[in-house]
Amino acid sequence: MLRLSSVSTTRRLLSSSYISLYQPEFDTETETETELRSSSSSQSPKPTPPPLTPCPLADTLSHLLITNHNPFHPFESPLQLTGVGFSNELLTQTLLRLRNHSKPAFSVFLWARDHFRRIENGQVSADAYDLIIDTLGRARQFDAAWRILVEMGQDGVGPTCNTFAVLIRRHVAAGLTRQAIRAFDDMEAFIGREPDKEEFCMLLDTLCKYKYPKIAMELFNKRKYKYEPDEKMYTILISGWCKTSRPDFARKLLEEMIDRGIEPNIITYNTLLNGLCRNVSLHPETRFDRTIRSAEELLKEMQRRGIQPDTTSYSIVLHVYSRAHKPELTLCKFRAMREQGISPSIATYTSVVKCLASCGRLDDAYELLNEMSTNGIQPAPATYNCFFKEYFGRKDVDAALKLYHNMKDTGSFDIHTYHILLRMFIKLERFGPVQEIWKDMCETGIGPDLDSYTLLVHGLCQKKKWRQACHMFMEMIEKGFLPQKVTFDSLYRGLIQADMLPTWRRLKKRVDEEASKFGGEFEKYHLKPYKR
DNA sequence: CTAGGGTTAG
Repeated sequence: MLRLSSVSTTRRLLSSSYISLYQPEFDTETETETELRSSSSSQSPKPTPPPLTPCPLADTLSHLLITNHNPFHPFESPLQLTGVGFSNELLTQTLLRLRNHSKPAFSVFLWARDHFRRIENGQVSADAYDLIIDTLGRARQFDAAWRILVEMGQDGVGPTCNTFAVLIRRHVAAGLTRQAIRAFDDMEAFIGREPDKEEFCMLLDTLCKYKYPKIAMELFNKRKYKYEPDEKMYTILISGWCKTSRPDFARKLLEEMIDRGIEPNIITYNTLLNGLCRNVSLHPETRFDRTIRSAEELLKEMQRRGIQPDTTSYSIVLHVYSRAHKPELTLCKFRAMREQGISPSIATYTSVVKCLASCGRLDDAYELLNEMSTNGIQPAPATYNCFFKEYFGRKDVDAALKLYHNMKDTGSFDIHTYHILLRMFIKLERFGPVQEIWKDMCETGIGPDLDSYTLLVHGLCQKKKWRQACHMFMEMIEKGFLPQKVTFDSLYRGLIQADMLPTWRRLKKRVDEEASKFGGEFEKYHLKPYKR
C-alpha cells in the first residue's frame, strides 16, 4: 500500500516539467528507494534549520557566486588557495548565504553533489537538501524543488519532516495554499507514516503566519476528527486571526475552545492580548482608552481562570502605553508589575526606556538604564537606540557623539545603531562623523548591508553630493548588492539635473552588466528577501 | 510601497 502510493507519487512528479538548468538523470528504480527512505526516516529529523555561523570561506564563496558569471572557476580557486577540503558544513553555510539567489545556489549545490559522489563517495547532507529546496521555493521553482525532494529519497537522506515543513512554507509564502496542503498529504508516501499532530500544527501555523487563517480554519474543521484539537491548535488559529487584525474572530475561538473543555494557557491569552493591542491606532484618546480597557478586562479574565499574567503579558501592555506616549502610566504599570514579583525582561525595560526617552525624559531613562545593569540585565543595542533617536529628534549632535564614543568600549551596537547615527549626521550635514561611523561599521563587520548603502546614497543625493553618491553606488555594486530601483532613480534624476550625463551612462552600463549575470532584467534580479 | 528599526510564543 505504502509502496504503491509512493510509486505513483514519484511517477506524477516525474511527468511534470522541470526547469532547464537541471538535466535529469533519473532512474525509476523505486524498490531500493523505498527501503532507503524507511530506514532513514527512523532517524530523528532536524526540526530547525542550521544557524548562520561565522564562516569567512562561505562569505567569499557566496560573494563570488553572486558576482561572477561562471561559478565553477572562482568556486574552486579559493578552496585550492586555502587548501581547505570541501565539506557539507561549508556547503550549508554557503547555501544559507545564497538563500535569495536561486541560480548561484543551485549551481553550487549541483557542483557539490557531483563532487561528493565522484570524489568522496559521500552525499550531500539533509540540511543542504532542505536549503536548496528552500531557495528554489523562494524563486517559485516548485517543480525543481519537488524533483530535488524525490532525489533526496534516492540518496537515502530523507526527505524528512523538516523538508516538508520547508516546502510547505515556500508554497504558502507564494500564495499556493492548495499545493501546500497537497504537499502535506503527500508526506505519508515519503516518510512512511501519517503526519502526526505536531506536523498538522506546523501546517496550520504556516498558513496562519502568512495570513491565511480562513484556510487554516477550514482545514482545522475538516480534520478535527483525525487530529484531536488541543490548546496549541487553538492558539495557532487565534494568532492567525490576530495577525490579520480580526481580534473579534480570535475572541470567538477562545470562547469555542472553553466550551469544548479545552483550557487556554498563558500563551493563548498573551497571543490574544497582543492581538487586541497591536495595530490599533492610539491617536484619538477614546481609541486608546478602549484598547486599554479591553486589555485590562482580558487580564482580569485570565486571572479568574487561574492564570497569572507573566513578563510577556506586561511587556505587551507596557508597549501600548509606550506607543501612546504615556510615561506616567507606563511607570505606574511597571511598578505594579514588580510589586507582583514579576521580574522585568530586557524587552520590558526597553519598552519603558523607549517611552521615557521619546517623551524627552532622558534623565529618567538613564536612571532606568543604570538600574538594569545593577539588576544584572545587560542593555541591548535596541535600548541604546532609543537614546540616539531622541538625540536625533533634538538635533543634539554632541550628546549623540558622546554616547557613541562611550559605548565604543562595550561594543553594544547593532546595524540599526549605525543606521540611526548615519541618518542623523547626514541630515545635519556633519560629514566628518558620517565617515567615522561608516569606517567603524566596516571594521566591526556589523555592516554595511544593502540598507546601509541605500541610506547613504539616498542621503548623499538629498545633499546633492553627487560625486560621493556615485562612488558609494559603484562600491555597493562591486560588493554584490544590487541597488533598489528608487536608489537608481534618484541618482538618475540628480545626475541629469547636475548635468552629469556621462557619469550616469557609466553607472548604467555597470548595473546592466551585473543584472545580466542573473539572466534577467532589473526587476527579476530582485528576489524576495529572507523572512523567518 | 519604503522607511524605520525589539513587546512576542503558538
